[in-house]
Amino acid sequence: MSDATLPKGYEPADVEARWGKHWEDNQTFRADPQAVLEGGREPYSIVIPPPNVTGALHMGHALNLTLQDILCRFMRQQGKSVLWVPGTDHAGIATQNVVERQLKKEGKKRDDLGREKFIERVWEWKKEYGDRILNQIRRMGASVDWTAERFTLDEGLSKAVREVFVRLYGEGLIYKGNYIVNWCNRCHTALADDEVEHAPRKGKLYQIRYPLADGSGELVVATTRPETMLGDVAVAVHPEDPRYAQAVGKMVTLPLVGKEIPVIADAYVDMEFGTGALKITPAHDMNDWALARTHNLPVIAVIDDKGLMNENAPSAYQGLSKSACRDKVVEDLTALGLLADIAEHDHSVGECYRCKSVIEPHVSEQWFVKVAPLAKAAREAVPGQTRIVPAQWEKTYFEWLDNIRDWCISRQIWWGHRIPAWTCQACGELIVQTEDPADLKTGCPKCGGELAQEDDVLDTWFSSALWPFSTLGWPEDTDKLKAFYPTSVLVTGFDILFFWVARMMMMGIHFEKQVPFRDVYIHALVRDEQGKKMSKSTGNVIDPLEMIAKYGTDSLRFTLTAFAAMGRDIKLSEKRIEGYRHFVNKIWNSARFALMNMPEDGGAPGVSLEDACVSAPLANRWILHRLEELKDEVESATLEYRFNDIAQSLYRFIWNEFCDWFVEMAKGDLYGEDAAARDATRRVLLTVLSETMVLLHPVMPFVTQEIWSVLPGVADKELALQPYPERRPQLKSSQAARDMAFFQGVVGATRTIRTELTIDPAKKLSLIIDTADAAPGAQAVLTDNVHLIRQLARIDGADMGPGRTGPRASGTAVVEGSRIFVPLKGVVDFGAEVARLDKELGKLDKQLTALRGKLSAPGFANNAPADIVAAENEKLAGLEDAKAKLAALQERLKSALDEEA
RNA sequence: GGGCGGAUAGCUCAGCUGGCAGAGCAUCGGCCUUACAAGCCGGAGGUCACAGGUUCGAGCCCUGUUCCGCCUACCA
Repeated sequence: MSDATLPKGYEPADVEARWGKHWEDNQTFRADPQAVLEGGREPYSIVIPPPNVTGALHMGHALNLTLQDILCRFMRQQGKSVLWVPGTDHAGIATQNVVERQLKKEGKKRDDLGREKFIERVWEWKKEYGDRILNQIRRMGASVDWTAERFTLDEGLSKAVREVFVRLYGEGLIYKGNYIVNWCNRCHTALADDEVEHAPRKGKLYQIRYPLADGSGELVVATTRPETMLGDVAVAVHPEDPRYAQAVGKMVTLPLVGKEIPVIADAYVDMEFGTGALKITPAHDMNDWALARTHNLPVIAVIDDKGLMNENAPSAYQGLSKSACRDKVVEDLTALGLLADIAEHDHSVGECYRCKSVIEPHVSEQWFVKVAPLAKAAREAVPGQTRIVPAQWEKTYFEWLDNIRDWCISRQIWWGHRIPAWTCQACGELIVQTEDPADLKTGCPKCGGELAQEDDVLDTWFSSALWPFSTLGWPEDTDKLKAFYPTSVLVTGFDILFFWVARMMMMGIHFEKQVPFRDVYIHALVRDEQGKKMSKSTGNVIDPLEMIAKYGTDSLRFTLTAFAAMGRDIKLSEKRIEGYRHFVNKIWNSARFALMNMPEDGGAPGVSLEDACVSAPLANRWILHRLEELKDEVESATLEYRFNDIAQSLYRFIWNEFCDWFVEMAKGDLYGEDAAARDATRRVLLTVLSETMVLLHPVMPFVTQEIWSVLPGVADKELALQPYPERRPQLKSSQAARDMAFFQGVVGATRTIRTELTIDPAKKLSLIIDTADAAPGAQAVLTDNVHLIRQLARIDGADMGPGRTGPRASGTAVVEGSRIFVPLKGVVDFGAEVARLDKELGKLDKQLTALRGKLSAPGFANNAPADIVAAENEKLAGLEDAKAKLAALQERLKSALDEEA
């Protein structure tokens, strides 16, 4: 048995380090597929949303991990076989950027190293820094199975990626083509639609004159990007626009370029906007691209993939950057008198979600996934096979899937899964296969010629989309996959509902014929105190690691849990975390108290709970009753993802009930001479504390484990593997609840009188209670617990029974029909009591007025359910009784005052 | 433009299927009462955004309005 005392203050750093290591060394959370496949145990599995290897733990991760951990630890208690898969994602663009920056410091570029050397270099970086975020996950206390850890670029997952690519290609769901895509000049790669973020920017709207070639006038077009005019191929107007009806079909002369381009009509054009004439630049605008296709217009790119004007621009502009070219174009147009207007114009501009530079639509050869068929299945699976919680997100999910466009999956970078496609240098044959031809030592199957692999790699999200089954060993049919797929729930923020969740749904359904998860729980975003998104540039980031260092992991976890109400963002401030550290301290000290009051020999109390419950005192009956209710509350709240309710129920129970009332009431028995009573109360104290530790453990794993490990009579020190506390329905007692409420009312009323009349706390008062009108059993509650009333209300003498009356000069109150008297003569100037009673009477009046109004309202008695009517009438009677008694007591007091005067 | 969410105590937020408006923090008053001053006891503080409607009864359901967030979209 370990030393059954605890240090005075809780030291989170030491405790967390110790138990964290213990869990990992002992592989406490290692999942066992055989327990499911052969043992018949129910599986429960979660795959972690893999953070970027380049990432550092932020509050969003902290919340995400906390909620998943609560679920996993709770499900273990429920007897499930739990697998929580940790891992990271290779974050193609982000990681490549990091290493490129590193190279830059050495004065090198990636091209200086070449593809192979560069990738080696990234792996080196990954080896050195890639574990950072994983170690931070450890500090959160996450009960993941570290033996199951995966990385999107590791061998198994790479195999899965190739398998998926090849199969989709074979099914015609992946194709290659020349299309306009979102292009980031800085990252030098294509991006998917949803990797482009739109941000409002202040810009200008330029109006440019395009003279009609026949000299019959001009069209004025409006544009925010004048430099693109060099690539214009047409001007479009609305077919029903009378202003331009005669111009349709004519040619205009493109200024600065000098060539003639047609005026076309298309209903896409908004007559209201600008001049109603739209210049068409198919190579540099998504919409223009679409128009050009319907009208069979040529595509002329004038900007290259680095953002510089290319050889298709007039020589005067070639080689200029976009912005330099814009300046020159504006200057030249002005000189020619062709610039009709410049106006301020706010519009939204696409930015790269990784580097925030402006996205340039760019025509290039790319690979795409044809998503429509996949999206259809993903849509139909909700809510039948996969439930989105809270359900309000279903709409967002549907909306996106309904409007989805083909997914550009090729990226012009090096770090990632290289596309498994080879082109024959001799005959141009395209080969897509899982095996590397080089490994197979084969050439072109058609002509035997030399094969060259695609340079591009796949979008990181392509591999992330496979995460729920690739991490379980797919495409092999592993035991893990059999036991744990589909996963039980995916816990994530709504910000990657599209990027990731929808795509996992598509891939999971397509390749495993089953949805990847039963539930998707969408949690809040963590924001700062003002409700702003935390970001490094704003400087409003609260660093979870710093908070852990200062307040401990449990405080942080509890705070996040307490604020994780469904469907609402969390506004977090350091003060809240600090506040909940007080709660951790409270728990710690209540455990210290309990341990100080256990048998001296370090063993458990010598009485069973069953025996302790025989003729148990009020405090014991009541707290055991409440403990049973708590088990129900915590269980249902967890099963329904009501995380804030878990926190609230536990907080209230531990602090306001267990500590404030039970412990105080137990002291009498614990310190008393009656050995039987002492042992019984010790047993109850230990039972409640230890079961509470189990209930609290999923939220606060460290402090509960530390306390658990020193509790007397605990055979298994591994709290994480304890079953959920057994139910003892026979201990539920509404009578105990009622008795306790009465007891608390009496103590509370007495305390209020004392404090309100500013009576010295050290001054002992006497107490007289008239129980003539009390509920059955109330007298016994008082008689049996008079010693506790003395102690808690700081009372000296007590006289309680039907018909008792105190002196007129008493502080008075009415509790559930019983009259309370606190004699004040010689204690305090009791004039203040008259005023206090006025206030109390006022409160009663207010309630009475409202209640009488309700009861007398026409139709209430007839229409309301009988039990409600009865309850309301009973309430009215109680209030009327209290008011009458209190008013009479006040009169007595006044007469006493008059006599004195 | 479309969609979603929010408005409840000074602050941050709970309030499940309609039935006495709650908590934490802050605040005020009093306490070093032998687990805890990171604590204990007590008090004060609300026209539940606004206007209608349904109902015996609305913070909750319905309609409209205002003000805030957020997501999404191809008005150049």
